[in-house]
Amino acid sequence: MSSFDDSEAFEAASAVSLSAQAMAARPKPYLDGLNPAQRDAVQRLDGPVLMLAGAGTGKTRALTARIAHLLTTGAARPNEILAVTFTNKAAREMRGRVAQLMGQSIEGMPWLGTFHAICVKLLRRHAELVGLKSNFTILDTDDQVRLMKQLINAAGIDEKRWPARQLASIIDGWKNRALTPDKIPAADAGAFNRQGPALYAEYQARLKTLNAVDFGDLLLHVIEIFQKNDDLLEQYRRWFRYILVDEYQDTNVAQYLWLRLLAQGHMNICCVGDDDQSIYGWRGAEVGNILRFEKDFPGAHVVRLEQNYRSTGHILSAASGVIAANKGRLGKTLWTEGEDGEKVRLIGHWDGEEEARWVGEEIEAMGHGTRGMDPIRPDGIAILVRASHQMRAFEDRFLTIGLPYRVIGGPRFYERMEIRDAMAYFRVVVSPEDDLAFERIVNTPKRGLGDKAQATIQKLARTNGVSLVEGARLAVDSGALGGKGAKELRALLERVARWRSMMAGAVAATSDDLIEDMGAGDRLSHIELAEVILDESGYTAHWQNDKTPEAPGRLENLKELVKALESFENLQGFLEHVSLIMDNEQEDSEPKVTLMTLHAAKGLEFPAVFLPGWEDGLFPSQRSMDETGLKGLEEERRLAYVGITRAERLCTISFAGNRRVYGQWQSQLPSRFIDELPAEHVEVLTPPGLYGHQGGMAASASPVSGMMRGSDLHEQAARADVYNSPGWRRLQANQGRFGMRQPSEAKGITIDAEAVSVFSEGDRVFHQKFGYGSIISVEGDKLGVRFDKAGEKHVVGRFLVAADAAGDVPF
DNA sequence: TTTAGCATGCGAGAT
DNA sequence: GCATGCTAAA
Repeated sequence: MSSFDDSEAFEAASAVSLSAQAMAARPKPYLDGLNPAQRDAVQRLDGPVLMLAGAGTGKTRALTARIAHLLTTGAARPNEILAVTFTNKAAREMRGRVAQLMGQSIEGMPWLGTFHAICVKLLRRHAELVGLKSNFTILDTDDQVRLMKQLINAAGIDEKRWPARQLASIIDGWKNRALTPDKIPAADAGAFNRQGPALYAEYQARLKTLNAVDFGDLLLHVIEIFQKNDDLLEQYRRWFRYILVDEYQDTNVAQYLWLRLLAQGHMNICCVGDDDQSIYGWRGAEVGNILRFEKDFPGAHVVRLEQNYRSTGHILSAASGVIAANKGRLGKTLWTEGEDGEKVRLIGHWDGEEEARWVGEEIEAMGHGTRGMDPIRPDGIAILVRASHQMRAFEDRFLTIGLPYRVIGGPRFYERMEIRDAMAYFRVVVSPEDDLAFERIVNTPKRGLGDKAQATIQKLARTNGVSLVEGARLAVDSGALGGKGAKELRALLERVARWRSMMAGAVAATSDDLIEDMGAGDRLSHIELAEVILDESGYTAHWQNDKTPEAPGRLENLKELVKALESFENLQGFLEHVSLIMDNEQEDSEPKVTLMTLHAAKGLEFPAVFLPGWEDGLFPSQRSMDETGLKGLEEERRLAYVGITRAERLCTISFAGNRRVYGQWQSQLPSRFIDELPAEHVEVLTPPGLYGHQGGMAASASPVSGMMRGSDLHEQAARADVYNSPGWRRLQANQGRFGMRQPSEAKGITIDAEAVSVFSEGDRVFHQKFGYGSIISVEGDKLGVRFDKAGEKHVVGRFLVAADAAGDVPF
């Protein structure tokens, strides 16, 4: 059934056909300047190779040189190399750099792309083997959730208690683990009110009738095709002579299985990654995949890239010191030929605002060149936070002082409401059967077609077995809908039909005869058509009439969207592209400070990096530790490692003694990771004005002194009966607000965090939100509390404060 | 059908 | 502190 031969991908690249000897003799400029480890990783072509590439060790360089080597020596033609990345950005960069190395643009390399893009290509080709048509649509998260909402309601489940989002994430989790509905383990049977597995099965059935797939399916369907069609799999195995995988530490089970299926046989698979930078466990990534590589691929050759070209010695040593606390690493020692540079700087602040103010001042000072260093411009500086809400304090401050900044991450272009709405219009025009898109636009802008009218349409469509658009037509024609709604709906349907007829190309593809009937002059370019759709639908007007402050920006985005159409031939092509792609980075002239999350920073580098908010509970994140315990803590630690290693010359870590958390003031204690920073690579800064009035004791005033005298303090804290006194945490908390300068407290909390159960059954407690209550159960850090007013709740211990029997409260 | 007003919940986010 | 999502009123 395979369509190997008519495939563009398989034909494209036989361009050059020199003999192998001739190829081997060609010069290899891509080897120039590579260190021995890199050369090894580049030249060892056959058999499994694990390239363990530490931060800043020239991983991409080695990877692209390896591709160049495969091509230059004639080991493989461009279309015989399977090179997978996680992001489109990474794929683009790799493509560009290979082209650069080869001194020509790479014709072919059709199999360089993201897991998902490659799977789409494979699945379009073999869709019928899993009961799909090759023009299946790809649902994004939003569509997914909407579909699940319907299923949940249909099953009579209270959607309030069991939100569709949660089901979506459960099902995603299963798909990440390559679990089809029939393979859900007993341990997961209780998920989602015991209905998870059944709903999953229904969801899959529904997708099939919709001729749709979600992201997870892209992988799973291809795996299924491979597993059930030996000969086909065999053909692909032979075709993909060499496999390269970037960021292997981020692969999930499904991706691992997919790779293993393809690599079996020749085993020419080269995986590149860094176990110390595995920070996507919550997204299904399995560090285990990289840790197990040598077992999975016997005879694997492991190359360690350890020479770092990015950071100074102090920065590398500090990062190494932190990551060394993790267990079960493959182990690497980063080193540099460069200088030691500045030590990592550590500073504590009174609160988050103070921290932001100080960072702002530092950035301004860096612009002029401080500490005998060259000036660093704003675009050489990044602030990396654990959680995006931390950004607000910095944004506020930067706006106040007029410091230009940009935020990376946040709602992406194609996820914005207006863009999604506009694209739903396009989708309805392009594919009349796209019910999800129709649902989205039928009453946007408002047309007086609310829930009731939509239910009528749904019902008509379902009973007649037609799409929603058809159902709507029936509703209008049969008079099932009346009044204003019906009139508007009729007008909408007429417009959709007209837009469709104006669409160039698509008509020809479906039915040649119709072309005669239609004046070619009616057909517009897809760009003009898009404009017409947005105008005539009333969507543009909708935002023009909107008085909210976001409206102008949304109109801008719509213009941007139309502009983006220029690089595509038609709407279909554009929609296809968008369903797989997200980023829309627009570069501008002014140098700006970058504000982003630690996760978003992986792979990037900056001369100067600020790492604020190193406080226990925030970083490492309490939630992460509650959910996955040590595993979670280790992932947080890797995040710390990623953060520090982003810095080239200057790395500044900070924490605040007090922070507003969900609108409430909380005292914070320095992150345990601060204790793990090796003292000899750290310089402790004294915040201006904070300790001025406290004579003497400069050392104990320093926020970091705890880390140098850890054991003393440990004993001291233990003697102070930390573990048993229910009031101790409260005391710490209160003193923290006013006296975070005392190191014993800073250290105290670290110990305290291990002694999770400060409370025991029967204790009286106070919670900022729920008020007074008594502990009724203790389970690790999670406490069951019967609140006097708020009823029984499960809360995390740190949000509780001991109240003595009299009910006297500390605030 | 639309809207205003209160309850609820909160981490990172590619494809 | 803020965004989201539902109930109650217009």
